[in-house]
Amino acid sequence: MKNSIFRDIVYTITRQIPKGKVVTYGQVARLAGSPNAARAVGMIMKTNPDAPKTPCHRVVAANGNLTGYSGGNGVSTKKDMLVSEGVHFKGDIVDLSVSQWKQKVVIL
DNA sequence: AAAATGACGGTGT
DNA sequence: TACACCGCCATTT
Repeated sequence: MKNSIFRDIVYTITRQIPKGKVVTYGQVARLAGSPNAARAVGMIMKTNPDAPKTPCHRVVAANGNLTGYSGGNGVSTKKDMLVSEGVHFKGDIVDLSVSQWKQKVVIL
């Protein structure tokens, strides 16, 4: 495994997500410096070596739909975790209008 | 070094 | 509103 700056940034950002809030892959990608690297972010989450250290379950699709997650019962467990943290849901979709984490881009 | 993959996003139909 | 297609980026094989 190489130490890619991008990965480090993505993990760092993900780690900064407050409890009860969520961010979209695109948002993380944008914060990481590449607004169109949503896919890359997804893969990075999948390969995430800091599972318990990085709340990857707080990262959802742009429309609020839960995707991926390899653990427990998949998205079911992910949703359960988010609800447990106080994230608002609309059926199986996250209510981004209320629970999307707003964070400004921080340039190092 | 090149090609394939993927937990996305946006637009078109 | 639902489904399909293309484009994007970084990682992995």
